[in-house]
Amino acid sequence: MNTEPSWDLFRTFAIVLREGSLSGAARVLGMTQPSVTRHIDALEAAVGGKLFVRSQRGLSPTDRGLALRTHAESLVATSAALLRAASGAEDVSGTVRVTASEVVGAEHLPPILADLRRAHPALAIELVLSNAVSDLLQRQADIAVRMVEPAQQALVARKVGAVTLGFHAHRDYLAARGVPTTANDLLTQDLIGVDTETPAVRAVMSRMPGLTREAFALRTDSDLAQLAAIKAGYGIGVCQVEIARRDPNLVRVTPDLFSFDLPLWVVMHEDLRGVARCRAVFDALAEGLGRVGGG
Amino acid sequence: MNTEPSWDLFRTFAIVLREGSLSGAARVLGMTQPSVTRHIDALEAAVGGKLFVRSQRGLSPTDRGLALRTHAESLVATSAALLRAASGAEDVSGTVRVTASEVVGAEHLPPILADLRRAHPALAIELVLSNAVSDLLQRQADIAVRMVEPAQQALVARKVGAVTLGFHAHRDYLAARGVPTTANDLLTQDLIGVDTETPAVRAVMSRMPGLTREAFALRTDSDLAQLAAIKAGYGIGVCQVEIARRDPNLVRVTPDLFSFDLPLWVVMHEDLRGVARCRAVFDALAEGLGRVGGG
DNA sequence: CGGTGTTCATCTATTTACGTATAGATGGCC
DNA sequence: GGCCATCTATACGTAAATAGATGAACACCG
Repeated sequence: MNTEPSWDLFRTFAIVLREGSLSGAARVLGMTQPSVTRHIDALEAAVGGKLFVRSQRGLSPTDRGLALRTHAESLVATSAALLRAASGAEDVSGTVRVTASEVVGAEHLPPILADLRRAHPALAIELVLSNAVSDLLQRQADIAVRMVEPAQQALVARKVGAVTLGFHAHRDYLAARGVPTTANDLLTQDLIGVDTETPAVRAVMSRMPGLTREAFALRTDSDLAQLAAIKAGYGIGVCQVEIARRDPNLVRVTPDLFSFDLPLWVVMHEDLRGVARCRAVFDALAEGLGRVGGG
Repeated sequence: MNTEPSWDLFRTFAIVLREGSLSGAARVLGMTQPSVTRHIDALEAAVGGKLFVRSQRGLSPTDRGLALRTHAESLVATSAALLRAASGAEDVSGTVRVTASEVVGAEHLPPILADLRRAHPALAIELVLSNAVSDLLQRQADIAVRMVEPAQQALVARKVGAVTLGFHAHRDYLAARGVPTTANDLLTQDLIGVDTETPAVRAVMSRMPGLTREAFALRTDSDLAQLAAIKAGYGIGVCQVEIARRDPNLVRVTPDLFSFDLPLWVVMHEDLRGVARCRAVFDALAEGLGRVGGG
């Protein structure tokens, strides 16, 4: 009861929770199913209560087991980050996890990362695209590209410019439907917008009177899908002017009515400043995104 | 190289880093020194580089070893939090870690926690007093009492009132030196203030013209030491009016010149809402601090 | 200058944990 | 309804990690 259980039990627990079965976890972990069973039994004995209900087609967590999920996932992320940080600190090789929004990751980062890869062939990049501002302190990533100023200490942050959001449409769509010039014009068009209203989205939408969720002819939370819909001539939607400028078929509409600037920040752990490969990725992102945002 | 090392190696590494010797770590971990040696050797082999330089009076970390410190500490904190969360979720027993500022922890919390302990004899409290806003997401504590509104999601937060800061002094001091009434009066008095200027402190000090670091006759970053100095009649310093009111010898001076309100927040992990003992501590803190702050 | 208490490194016996093999049980499918 | 796939539970031999004991190097101190 008093002696702390092996930390390997935590890892096994985390994987069992994710896989939903002892056998599946064993495959992932490179162990055998009896060993996984022993680990779970030992952990349950250590905490003094059942963590799973066993059935013949897998395990499902009890409430108590479910309560430990985020802890276990945090351990997985942190240990992975530790191993990343530990490998080859002096030369630019190994793996760096970068997180960014979907649009930035799909539109801005690829050429930057391609150059980086060419300069450092031993460098591997893991790119996590998510609009959720995943917390660097939870070690889910080494470097983040964000659209908001980071609040936490212990982070190295550099503002590398800004991107501008504006309404855009395909020239073919505009040729068929006419070019809107007023706010009322916009409301008669096929608008592409968001599905769920986050506080940030609501702040932007409040600038355009009459613009409600019902006004959208296509609602999706995927920014990439919105961009694709704009390029396909579905209607008028919001995207970065820097991206639209690259496609000669895209035209910005009502630039005077709607224009929204978002800052671009590159953020990294303070601890990783001494790790050459992280420093290299950080600098490359700052330099490359600085060109994009004209900062 | 390819297979992930045992997580126990991380734990051993963290303790060796903290203790500074293989033998010391072995004592803490309840293992033998050869086992600790083997763990460190295995971890160094896994990451492909030395983490410590050995000497006959202990181990000192290399740069690479130091770079992993925060990761290792995070793992220690998280695994401890996992074990805490795992033990006895249904009844109010076990351990809850609470973090608060020094003054709040020393002046406001003790009676609240004493009542709590009386109500739940099987409940143990770990109290971490620190002015550093330790991040709940890093699992260094289960519940935090803060003076700023928490920004993160995934947290249960309740504003339970506010405390007011004001200048105070001992009546004996004022009898000898006179009672200041103007800002200029204050500058001729023996003032008790901070040593290092944080942004928050600077914001407060900018409200009082002429009040610079040099004006302080006693400079300390310990709020408790400041309070003790005020009570000892050293001079005039800032403390919470709610605390000063309890001591009949303390008198508030120039209340019209300087008065600063700080909100009181009780913050907890979302995950811990289902854990009875955390819920009990949260509610007790919210109720008890609500009486203090009159919120 | 020599005793004492550290430290880490090395060797060996033992305990512990693991993998292999197998049985029992359930759900899907022809 | 019988067959196959998948899952968990159990028993047993083996491999690996651990504890214990010992030696050598260094610092502290009288």
